[in-house]
Amino acid sequence: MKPKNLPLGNIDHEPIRIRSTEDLGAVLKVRRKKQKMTQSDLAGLAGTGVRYIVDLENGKQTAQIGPALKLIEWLGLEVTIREKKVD
Amino acid sequence: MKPKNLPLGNIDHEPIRIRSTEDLGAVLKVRRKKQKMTQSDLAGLAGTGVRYIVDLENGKQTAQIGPALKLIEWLGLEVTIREKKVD
DNA sequence: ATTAAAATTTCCCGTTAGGTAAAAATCTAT
DNA sequence: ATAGATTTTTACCTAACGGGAAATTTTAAT
Repeated sequence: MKPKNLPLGNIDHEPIRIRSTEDLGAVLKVRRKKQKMTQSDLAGLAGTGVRYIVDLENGKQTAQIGPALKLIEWLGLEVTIREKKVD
Repeated sequence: MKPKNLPLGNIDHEPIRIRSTEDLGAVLKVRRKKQKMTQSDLAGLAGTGVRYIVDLENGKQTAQIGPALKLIEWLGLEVTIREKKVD
C-alpha cells in the first residue's frame, strides 16, 4: 500500500506527534472543522472564550493546559505520553 | 504473562493516557525522579522557574503549554494525539 | 537523632492570559 | 458580485501566572 498524502494536521487513526504548540494548534483546528464546529461552538462546550480557541489554534505558547485538555476531549481526541523511542 | 503492578505514573514503554493536568503532573514527577533530576535541574534546562515545575507537577490547570512541551522533551518523553477509540 | 539536600510555600510584583463586545477581515454559496 | 456566516483582530480590563529569593517543610542518609 502506498502511503496516502494527507493534509497537514489530518488524523487518520494513527497518532500524531506533538512537539510544539504550533503542532497542537494545527491538529485541533483541522479536527474542529472535520467535526463541523465553529470556534464559538467549541468555546461554549469547553467553557472557555473564543479568544482562547483562536490563540490555541494559532499555537500560542502561553495558552493554559487545563482548558486545552477539555477541548481535546470534546473534539473526540485523546492525548498520550510515553518514552521517546530514540532517547 | 500477568500484568505487572506498576506505581502510578510509571512508564513502561506503553503510552499513558492524559485526561487531566493531574495525570500529566503525576507522570512528569515520576519520570523526573527516574531520571535523577531535581526540580531546579529541570527548571534550568527548560528555561523556566522552579515554581513552574512545582505547579505543573501538582496538576495546576493554568500552567502554560509551551514550557510544558519543552520540559517533556527534556525528560525523554513524547506526546501524541489521536482519535479516541470509542467516540 | 542530626544534618544535609530537596521540595514546597510564601511574598513581592511586573507581565499577561483571556473574558466580553464590537469591528474588521476572510471564507462560502448562490 | 453580494449577502451571510465564520473567523480573526482589537480594545478594555480584571485576575492571576510565574520569576526571584528567602523561609519552611519534607525527605534521605548516616
